[in-house]
Amino acid sequence: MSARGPLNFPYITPIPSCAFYDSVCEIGDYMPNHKIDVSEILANLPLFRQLGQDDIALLVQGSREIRPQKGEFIFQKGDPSHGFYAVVHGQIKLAFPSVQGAEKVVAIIGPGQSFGEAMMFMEKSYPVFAQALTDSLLLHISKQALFTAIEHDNSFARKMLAGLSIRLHGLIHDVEAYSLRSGAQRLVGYLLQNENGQNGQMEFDLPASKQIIASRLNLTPETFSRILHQLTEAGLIQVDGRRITIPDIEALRQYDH
Amino acid sequence: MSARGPLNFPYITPIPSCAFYDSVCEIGDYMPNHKIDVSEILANLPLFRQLGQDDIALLVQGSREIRPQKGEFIFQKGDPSHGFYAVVHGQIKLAFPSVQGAEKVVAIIGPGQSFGEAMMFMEKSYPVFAQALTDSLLLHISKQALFTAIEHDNSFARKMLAGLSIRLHGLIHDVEAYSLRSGAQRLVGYLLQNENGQNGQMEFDLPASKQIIASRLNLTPETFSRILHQLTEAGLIQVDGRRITIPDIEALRQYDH
DNA sequence: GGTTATTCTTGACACACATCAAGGAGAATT
DNA sequence: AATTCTCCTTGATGTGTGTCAAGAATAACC
Repeated sequence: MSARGPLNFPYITPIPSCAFYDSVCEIGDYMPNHKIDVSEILANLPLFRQLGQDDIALLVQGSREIRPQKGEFIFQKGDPSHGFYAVVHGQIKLAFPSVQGAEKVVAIIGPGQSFGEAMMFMEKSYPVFAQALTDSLLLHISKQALFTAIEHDNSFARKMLAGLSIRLHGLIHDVEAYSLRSGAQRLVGYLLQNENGQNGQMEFDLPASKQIIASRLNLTPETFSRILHQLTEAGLIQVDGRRITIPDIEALRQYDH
Repeated sequence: MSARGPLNFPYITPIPSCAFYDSVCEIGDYMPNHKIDVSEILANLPLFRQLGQDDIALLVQGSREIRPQKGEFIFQKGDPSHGFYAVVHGQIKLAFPSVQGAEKVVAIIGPGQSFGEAMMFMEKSYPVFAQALTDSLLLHISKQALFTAIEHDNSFARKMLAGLSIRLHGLIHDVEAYSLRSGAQRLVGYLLQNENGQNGQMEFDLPASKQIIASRLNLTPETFSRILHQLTEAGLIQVDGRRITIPDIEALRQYDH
């Protein structure tokens, strides 16, 4: 799903910087109505990478572009599913609505990732809503197109099974984290998820605003801020806006409180 | 997955009373070494109900019986996956290990349900352990047998996709419950999940010990007991051992605290 | 460049739930 | 029937994290 090492919290692209999608992004920005190469984009999605040309063509036929602006809703909780979505560029959050504006972010979807597949195989409606965190470009692939693709290529079904399994695994990890880990432990786990294998130190930007990350980790912005402060005081991290510096990865990993 | 109405917390069979499996259960009890009809059992699993005779035969070849005693472990967290398990009779719990005997129950699997499918499609090892809550009879179906069945019948792949989607949905529901519902609300939601559509009152037994249910709902046994007491005092439920009586379903549903 | 929104931080306080500890209630065993 | 488990309940107390409220910092906008 990602070349960035083990993702403890899947669905998050901490550093959305895939060269391919960045270039597409510019095309989208400068020529909003330019006919982008949908088939090339689809063929490069992790989910479709092993598909043949003809299957891709089928999917292209069943797909349409969606260009939500920042804050725009893709679908609401309870909406019926007619297909699934792939993020070409931008960022989408999936979340539960809650009382008075409060909400619980389940996932942050970045370029090259997709969402909404699982609901196609059920009669149920979306359990979450999807909202653009930034101006974005999505592809919507219709249920029908995908189902015919599955029938044509049964190795593709296995690919989809693998994809859903990874999500399931990620959700199980979340349940574990929420159940038997403290807020600080969840945050540390989240920070270390970006680990590139590089020893010693690392440095990166948070992929979204701190309140969004906080919600993703099941924390209030206040608690999130305080934990960040504690870790900074302990010398385990440095924070500059969204930029996080970890001087000693191993030391942070040892942190258990 | 179940004919018992909408399952908010899937993986749980509150009243394991399927006539077919009960009869098998007796066979198992009286003739522990009797050659049970594996193909009939497999063919009646929700997951395999639409499979042809030949595909069932393939699965039977790749399956073996497992008879864990109460407390016995089926697999440990970290074990590699070689297939998946179907519960013929008995009860299996999936849980995360935790410090000093404490553990977090993720699911309680009853007759006719299966577990461990998702891990077959990934390279990862089990994120939870599986332990028998009672003496049980399981079928283990090998990865290879299942994969050939998928290749033979591509409608079967869709069936599996649907199965995994339901699990995913269930986990999302759990995440929602843990994130933005109080303990009492989770418990009420759990009790109402057994709702048979019957109006007014209902009555049923908890499917496992209270401490297991408590863990499933992310509560300590103490808190679980206290909430049960509160609900009883409020006249919303009656408790007699594992037997729960709900005099007014609608009243309980209204409960929000 | 200054003004207005957002976003983030920090403090004081409240509360849900966990923890620790001890006592009951059954069921199983002797 | 008595004993030993295991499971459950109840009380006293602690604490992690949320809530409310008010600044500070940053970004967005005119």
